[in-house]
Amino acid sequence: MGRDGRLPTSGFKYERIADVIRRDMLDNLLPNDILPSERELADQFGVSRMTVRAAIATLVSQGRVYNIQGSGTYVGSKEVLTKSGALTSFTEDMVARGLRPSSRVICAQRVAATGMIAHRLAVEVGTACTHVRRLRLADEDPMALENVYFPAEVLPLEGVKLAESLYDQLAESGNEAFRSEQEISAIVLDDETAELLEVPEGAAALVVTRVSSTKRGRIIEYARTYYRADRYSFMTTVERESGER
Amino acid sequence: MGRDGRLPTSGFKYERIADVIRRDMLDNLLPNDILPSERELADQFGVSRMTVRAAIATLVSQGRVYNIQGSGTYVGSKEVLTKSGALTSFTEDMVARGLRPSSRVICAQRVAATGMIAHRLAVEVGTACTHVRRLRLADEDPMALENVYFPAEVLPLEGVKLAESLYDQLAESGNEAFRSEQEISAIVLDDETAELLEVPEGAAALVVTRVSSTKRGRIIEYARTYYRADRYSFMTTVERESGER
DNA sequence: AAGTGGTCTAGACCACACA
DNA sequence: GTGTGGTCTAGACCACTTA
Repeated sequence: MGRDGRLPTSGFKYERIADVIRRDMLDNLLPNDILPSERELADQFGVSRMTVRAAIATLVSQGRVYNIQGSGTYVGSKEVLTKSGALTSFTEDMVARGLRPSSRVICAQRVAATGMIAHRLAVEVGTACTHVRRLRLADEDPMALENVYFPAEVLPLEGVKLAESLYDQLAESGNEAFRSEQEISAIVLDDETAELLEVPEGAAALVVTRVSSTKRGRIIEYARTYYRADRYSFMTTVERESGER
Repeated sequence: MGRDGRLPTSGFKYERIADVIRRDMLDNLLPNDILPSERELADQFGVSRMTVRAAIATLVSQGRVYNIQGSGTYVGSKEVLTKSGALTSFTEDMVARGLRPSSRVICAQRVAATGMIAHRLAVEVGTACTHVRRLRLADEDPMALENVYFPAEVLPLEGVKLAESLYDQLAESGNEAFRSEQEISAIVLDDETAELLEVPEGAAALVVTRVSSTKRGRIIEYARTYYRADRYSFMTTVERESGER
């Protein structure tokens, strides 16, 4: 009867089943090949159909398979597996590209929130905030100029280790970033910023304005970052609204 | 007992329940307020708990509520509801902003796929493709210069209504766009493009390179579009990988 | 007509939060 | 300890695709 259906020894059943399907089936099939039906899989693994459906749901959300009602479950195309829009930090980004990230702190101070910053952080004007301005480098090359603001209540200036990941430090203080809203635009760099980024005057840059919040919806960060357009671009994956099929 | 739990008369139960929760509960609660427990809701609506969970799952995916295991389901923050990363067309975008979109066709021709285009469309070099170059306008102002390529097999040049939505025409031919991978970068516009977009020479633009595919993973479009940076920006929402909490 | 995924039920046990 | 969301079961019916 082919696959024996033995499962790894940790996690929930549906996770282990998703792992087995990924390792033992998807690797041996081509895109658009059909998978066994949910009822067959339930039999093979000795679980209920709802559990198989939970396993398949995780694979669908990863773009590894897709469903067609009344027809079956099929292997997704390989191209899709280019990491969709997961929240990543500059540090993670660079490591993933095989570069060594670092920071050069330009200034770090306690400030009172002005109109724009207070608005974005959803705090009262005048609220104490921490402001950090850093040049982000990859293998010693400047890649981005970052301006980060967060409420001092979330992380006071005195508590910040400036050279290390701010996200990690926010998480340690119980404010783990869960979701970011980003606005991406483009500008021509002013001379001062161009010099910091070591690009010619008049060069283009990506401007990313980001507001990050915890799972509970608490806003923990407002950042405006200028990325060298010659070295950096953003990948995003968008999908059709849940709609019909 | 307050809410009576009457349901609208169409769609699946869990959709109707999600609608009722959205209209009758979320509108009357503040962010981080707690919702009734799943078991209570199941009683109120006279359905099983799994059905309530399906309803809540849709609200979670829309960012309207969030769960904390062992604690409860809570109202999400309002800020999040700024439309996450749903696939939208230029036309939809402009309509959503209250602008009247239009197109000016610059050229439309049948071409043989060269290396780059063949690679992005995942077809053989030399495959017949349709190439459309259009200036996209909003209320008569140029907003973007669009270069779209797709296999002639998907939509031949003769079949294209150039002034109308290409997405709609692709959908009509059975190739509905389901997912797009986009790369967003920035450049300084060359003089010719700047003139078309009616911006000064040396102005910055967003460059969006997009590959769209159907649910089945068939690539139906490769597009490279230059957006005026002074009029256009991209909003994206990113979330932490599914992980623990 | 047969088979598929989509929805739904009425239970159950678990891990976790919180008082 | 009580209540919560998370998982899981063993069925059922429906809407849809496919032949």
